Amino acid sequence: MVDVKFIRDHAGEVKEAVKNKGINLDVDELLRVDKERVALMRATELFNKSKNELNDRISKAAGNEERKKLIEEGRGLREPDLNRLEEIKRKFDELMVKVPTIPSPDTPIGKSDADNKEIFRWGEPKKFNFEPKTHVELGKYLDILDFDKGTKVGGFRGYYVKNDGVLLAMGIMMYAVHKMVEKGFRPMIPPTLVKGFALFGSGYFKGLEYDPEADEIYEVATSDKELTGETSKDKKFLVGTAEPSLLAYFSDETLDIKDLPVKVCGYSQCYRSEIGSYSKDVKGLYRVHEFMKVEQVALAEADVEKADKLQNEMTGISGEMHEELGLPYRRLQICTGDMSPGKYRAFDIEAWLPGMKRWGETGSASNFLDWQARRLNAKYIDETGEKKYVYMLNNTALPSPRILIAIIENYQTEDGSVVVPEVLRKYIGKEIIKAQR
RNA sequence: GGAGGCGUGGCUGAGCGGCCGAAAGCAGCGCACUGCUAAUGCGUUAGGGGUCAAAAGCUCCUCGAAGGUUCGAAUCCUUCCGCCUCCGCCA
Repeated sequence: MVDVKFIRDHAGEVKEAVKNKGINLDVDELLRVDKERVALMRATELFNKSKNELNDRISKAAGNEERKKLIEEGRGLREPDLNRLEEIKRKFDELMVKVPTIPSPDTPIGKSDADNKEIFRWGEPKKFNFEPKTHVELGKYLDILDFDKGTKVGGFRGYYVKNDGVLLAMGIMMYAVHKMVEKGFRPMIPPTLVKGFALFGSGYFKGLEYDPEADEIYEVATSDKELTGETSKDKKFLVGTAEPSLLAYFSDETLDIKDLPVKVCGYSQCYRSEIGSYSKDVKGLYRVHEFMKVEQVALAEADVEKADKLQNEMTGISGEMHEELGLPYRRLQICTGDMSPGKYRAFDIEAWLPGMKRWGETGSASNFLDWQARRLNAKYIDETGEKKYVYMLNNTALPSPRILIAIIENYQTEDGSVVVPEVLRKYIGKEIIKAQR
């Protein structure tokens, strides 16, 4: 959410951002609706005022006679058209949720992910003196991944991780949690089944409400009554990342500037409906409906420079982990067209996947400024006692399946075994994963 | 699953149709005073929005949430959400 006042005063900049981010929004219409909204609100306030004054006179009326007369007068009062106000407020909200954060000055202008800019590279795609296999082939050979059974039981994009694969996957998670703690992030295991406000607040609903056709989120019925619509109980959803759960933890809170930045990391299962990606990456572990991930999140004071620094620190941690795991990677700065509306500045990290012969996204770092905090009502008090919205940042620490791919494919040997990266050995208890038999 | 209770300002807690955005206590802040980290007295302190260049002022909304009754709702009614206690059931 962006401050209306800012939109009124900076319509030009907002329009520019709308254009560059490719958002379908008519800013002028928003401004018109805003005007009508304010006018209607004031009319209602005026009515309420006179009603309040009348009620006040009734309570102070001298005698029954006069009281009766005044009550009659009260009966005659006609409410202004509240339906129109509700309607216009709704319209206003619908337009407001689309208003983007103005992207940072260093964000490349572009239309799609093709316009993202590589800004850093560590290591080079590994050369093999044999034809490297994909994780799908290796997973099957080593009996650590089973997609056939996964699909049988879990449906499309289902998978089983088995045997040493489990130790490897959980080792990756433990390694990431340990790393984050070492970097001063408080670990959490947040809920993955959450109410809508957490997802709306972090920007995971494209509109005002959950839209199963557009939002990459699973809605869950938690009781029969909800299935039949007999209750108005809050809908529940499965999160696609720990980010919304971690951020919503701070919703309606007012922090002290002394406690900023707040740094937390969350381990969670992640669920993605992958709506709109039906035909993409249909094989293997690359794009799946559920996986484990460690996510980093930070709440910072409303200072762009400090937030930029914090974001760099967070992306640095991801980089450090890729390096310690020995995974060649590159960092991309995300362009305006590939950036979601709320983001101010975003980077992806991509690891080289030798079997798939491609770079694969293994992390995404975003700075939303106060866009999420406004939706979640998360504030802090600064030194002068003024209340401000916090800035919110998030970044992947490590996602299990894609890092699993990267490790399996990068560390494969000619005989199909997988060497365990040094830093993970203590979790797996062995140096090499070999075929059993 | 059954029975009962409760949700009020930073916290505790009173209020149960108009005098209540709300007693009192605690905590916070300010001032005064006492020769010593503290005590006492007085004052002050909820949030959000509109108007305004801004402040003051004026004003609207908010007592878990949404509806309803009424000239008028923290207070009455309905539904929902959450918490607590007891019983049952399952670990």
